[in-house]
Formats: sequence, structure tokens, C-alpha cells
Amino acid sequence: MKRTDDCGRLRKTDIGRTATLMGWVQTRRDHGGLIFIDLRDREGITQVVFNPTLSPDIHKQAKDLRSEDVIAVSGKVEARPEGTVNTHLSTGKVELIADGLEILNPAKTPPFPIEDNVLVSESLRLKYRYLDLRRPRMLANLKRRHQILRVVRNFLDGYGFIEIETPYLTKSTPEGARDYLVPSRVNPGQFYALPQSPQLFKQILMVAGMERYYQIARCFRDEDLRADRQPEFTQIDFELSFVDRDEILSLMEAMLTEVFQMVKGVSLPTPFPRLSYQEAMERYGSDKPDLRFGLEIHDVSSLVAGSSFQVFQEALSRKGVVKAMALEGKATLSRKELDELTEAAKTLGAKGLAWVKVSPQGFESPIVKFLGEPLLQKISGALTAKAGDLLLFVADQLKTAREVMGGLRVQSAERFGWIPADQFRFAWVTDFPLVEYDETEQRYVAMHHPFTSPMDEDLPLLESEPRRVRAKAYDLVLNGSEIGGGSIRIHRRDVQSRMFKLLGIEPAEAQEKFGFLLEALEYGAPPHGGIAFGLDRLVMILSGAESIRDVIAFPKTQKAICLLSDAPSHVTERQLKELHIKTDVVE
RNA sequence: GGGGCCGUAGUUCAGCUGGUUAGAACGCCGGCCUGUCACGCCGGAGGUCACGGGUUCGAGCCCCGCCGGCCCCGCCA
Repeated sequence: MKRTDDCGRLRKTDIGRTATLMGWVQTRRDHGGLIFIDLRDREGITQVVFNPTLSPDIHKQAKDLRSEDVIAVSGKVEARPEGTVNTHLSTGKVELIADGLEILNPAKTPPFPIEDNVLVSESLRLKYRYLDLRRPRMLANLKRRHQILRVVRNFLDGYGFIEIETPYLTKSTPEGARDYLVPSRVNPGQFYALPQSPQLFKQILMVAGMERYYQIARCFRDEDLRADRQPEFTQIDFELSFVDRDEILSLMEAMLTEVFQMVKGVSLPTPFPRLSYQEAMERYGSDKPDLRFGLEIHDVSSLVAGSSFQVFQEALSRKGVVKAMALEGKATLSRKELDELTEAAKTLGAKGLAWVKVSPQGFESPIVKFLGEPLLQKISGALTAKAGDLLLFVADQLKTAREVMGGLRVQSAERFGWIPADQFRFAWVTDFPLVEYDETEQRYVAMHHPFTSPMDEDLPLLESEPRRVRAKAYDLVLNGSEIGGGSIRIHRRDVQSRMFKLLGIEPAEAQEKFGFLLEALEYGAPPHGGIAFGLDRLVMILSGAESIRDVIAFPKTQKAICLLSDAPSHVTERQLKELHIKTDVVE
């Protein structure tokens, strides 16, 4: 038998002709006489009817059909009798009256039903991933992923980008995440590293005059996993020469606009809002603010400066701040709920949480007596709070106060259902600090990466006041999730050397680790910059998936194990010996 | 490295204060059924209560350990 149609294709216009379908048995409804089979393939479901009067032999064979058997079935396409049309199926007006059946491969009973909306443990799904992927939602996610990449490739082709592959076996570099290492057999004791990103190679490609590069690049980072983090993940990676930041941002906006139009039918308003890092931290307590809801954070330090509330005074005297936020209509929270909020604040790093209920009669709170009615009036005015709202206060060092408020902001929005569904709120966050001081390592570390260009006007401060130097770096945030980041790079050797020096990388080490880049910068490196998007997170948001695993065909568990293949695994002594590797693992 | 939730039939779960033979639904198997699409009806099989110890007259339940899955903090330039 030869397949003539897929299971999502047959329509009223096909009535009368013959067809051969191949696919998986979704369900069987055996009436003793008539047998109905829902036949499923990638494209859809078609009802097949086995009639004992018309084809007794075939009907007898169909008695044995079970879920997930792979079959070929041929017959005549007919209209369904009146009243039996299934409006849930695209093929629901017709059915195939079988006169031929071949069981291509009988299947064992699957360990879980191949349907959406059935709860199955994640470990079982991952072990039988090939069954899990048969579920319509998973198939749709992978199709969507493909569609996004197709739109991206098509768009970039139109803008003169060249897709170039860079090595997976590359060099371990300091800075950044932990590397995955690969031993070199022919160079005993030496290791390749799998790339955390194609960063250095794409910059070299700019020096090579490629001008516009992109790659759908797999990246590897040996760090702990999360719902939105896998040890290997995919970036849509770009690098361009002779452009400034704004050109990159608007090009990316154009690309994403096309993606959302094609994939979701959504018209994104452009340009996307832009916030400086400072502004994002100040208003939202996060460098990846979720703009789907308001709930902005306010600094009330100067307002409360004269109050007699010891906790505030103490924080302020230590050069700290007092941050406040108004939860609309939440003056009704119980003591228990307020305690939970306080607990959440403590988990986020606060020493405590002060609250004030705004009621028509005035203010209710253990700290009313310290702050006083007039001051509270001023504060609620500044927060545009009204009767029924709940005011929250955190007093601490600036960094902590921001982070705690930022965390409470997001948690509250989630908890109280203030996040609207089906919205896509983008924001560019720009003007990141170039470096931050790492207390544990007692040195400056690059906030983006060591190749990010400082802002020209801040360059003189590089040695004297590095904390104040801003970078030509930008992140793209979507619904509170960082989905992309990039920068204009350093393209001059002298600046790059100064940067390494700031980061405490000795010239000898810089030479050893990045010598090839430094040298390349001396051979006519054009000004260049780029960006990379996390494809998995983008697909995840566009699919409404709760985990990145739902948009990756073969993801790993939180312990970085592939339950399907059982990787990683032990290898033979001989393999280790060949690689000159000895382990200290005691079996 | 740390905090939290979970693990009972093929699956999803229930299982009281520790007490008789561990239940339900779906699925599976058999029978009946010619217009179903969550088909229906009748019957049946199916359990290492993740694993290992301990407490107890008695453990699915309590304690300790361990394995696994998930969420979070740290980490992720």
C-alpha cells in the first residue's frame, strides 16, 4: 500500500474518492458490528470505519487493533451520516470506509495515554520521550520552534546575514560559567571545552570581514538546572560590523516583530520600551522587569527621614534606603497572609517587612504610631495609594532593598493574579555597569563579558572609578524573562588590554587565553557588536510552556541526566586509558 | 552546597490516631453490542506501598539513611 493522504487532509471535496492513510491508532470504538478507529499522524486525525457487511475479512482483522498500532488503511472517503459530524476535527465531516488494512507494526500498550491534558510524571515522560512527543501539544511546540527558526533564517537572509558554523570543540576560557570539558586523545592531558557561546569566534569572523554573521548555535554551560535552564541550549547568535547599538536594537525589533506576526499573528508595537539598568532597578527592582503589570517600587527615604521609626532610621543612618510599594486592594490580608509576605521578604534577603493598611478611617499598622498620620498621608500620596491598599516597606542597603522589593513585586503579581494572560511585553534594558565587584573573588568581574565595550564617555574612568563605567551592553526582556543580550564589543587592542587589567587578568594569562583575539584586533578589526537570543526561552514563552523542557526534544533532568538514553554513563577502562584519564571515584 | 514538595496497581490519585484481605477512576484482558467519537453494558486480572535499616505485638502511615523527579536559593560573564 502507498500513502495517498495524511490524516489531517480529507475534506468534503474528497468524498467519493479512494485514499490510503498511514498512522497510529489513537482510539478504537468497537460496537461489535461497526468498529471506529481514530487514525492519527503528524497532521491530524481521521475516523476510519470498519463495516462487517461491506468488508467482513478486514473487519475481522480490525478487531485486533490496539492503541498506537501503526497501520495502513485504504478505502473510500464518504460523508458522515447526518448527526455524526465531529466538529472538533478538521476532517470531521468525512470518514474513510476501510476496504484494506495492513498492520505495519503492532504496539505494546503505552505506559501513558497519548493525549494532551493528562497528568503524567515528568520522569516517565522523559523515559518514553518518543511517546511524549506524540502528544499534540509537544508536537505543536516542536513545530513552532521550527517555524520560528524558519522565519528568522528567512528574515536574516533578506538582510545580508551569512550563517556560519563555529567549533564545538574549542578552548576553555576563564570567566563565565563552568565549562564542559572534552579530553584530547592525541594531546594527552589536554582538554577542549564545549563553547558557552560562540563569542570569540564570531568576533574573529568580524575581523575576517564577514560583516554580518548569524548562527543557530548550541551552547553548553555546566551549571545547575532550572525550569528555564538546560546544560545545553540554543542561541540565535548574531554579530555585525560597522553598526551602532541602536541599529542592532531596531534590526532585532524588526526580526521579532516578524516572528510574532508569523507565529502568533500578533503585531508588536515598536520601538520596544527602553530602560536604563538604573531605571529598571529603581522602578522594578530587577534588571529583567516584567512590564505586564505596574506595581512600581518607590523610594521613600527622604519622606521617612524625619520619622521616629527606629528600623527606618537605622537603615538610613547606615547609608541605606527605604523602599515602598502599594498592593492594590490588599488591605484585607489576614495576619497570617502578612506573616507569609514577611517570610517571603526574609527569604529574599530582607531583615523584615513593614506594612500599613490604608482604610477609609485612616491607617492601620503596628508602626502607625512611629510614622504618624500626616507622614503616611504624604507617603500614600507619593505611591498614589487609596483606601483598601496595602503599603509595604523594606529598609536596607540599596541593593538588598531593591532586590527584595523586586522579588515581592513579582511574587505578589503571581499570587494575586495580576499578570494578564496572552500578553507579550518587551523591554530593552541598556546602560549596564561594565563591571561589578565580586566580594568572594575580591576583584572586578565583567557584568556582561570581558569583550564588552565601555561607553566612550566613561572610558577615562576605567582605572579610577570602574564601578561608574557603563557598558555598551543591552538585554532584551520579555515578560520578565531575559531572552537576549548583547553588546558593542571592544575592537581596539589597547582598550581590550585595559579591560583585562581591570579584571585582574595578567598580561601573560590574557595572552595565553585570548592571545588570538588580541592579535586579531591588531589586524584591522572593524567596530562591531552583536546579540544572542535564547531560542528555548523564546519558544517557551510563545508556546505558553511552563518549562524549557517542553520545547526541547530531548531535555535533561535537574541532575543533568537524559532519562531516555541514560547519559551520562560509565565508560570502559580502555577508553579512559586511551585518553590518559584516571578518576578518583570509588565504586 | 542549601531550602521545599513529591514517590502506593500500567497511569493519576485516595488511604483516618499505627490495627482485619491496601481502594477509586482511567487504562488493560475477556464477553455482549451496526453510528460511535470520554461509546455503552457485564465480568476479570493487576501491588517489592521507590529502596535499605530501625521503633513496635503490629508500619503504606512514625524515625534514620538512601535513590529518583520537580520548584527555589547559591551558581548561570
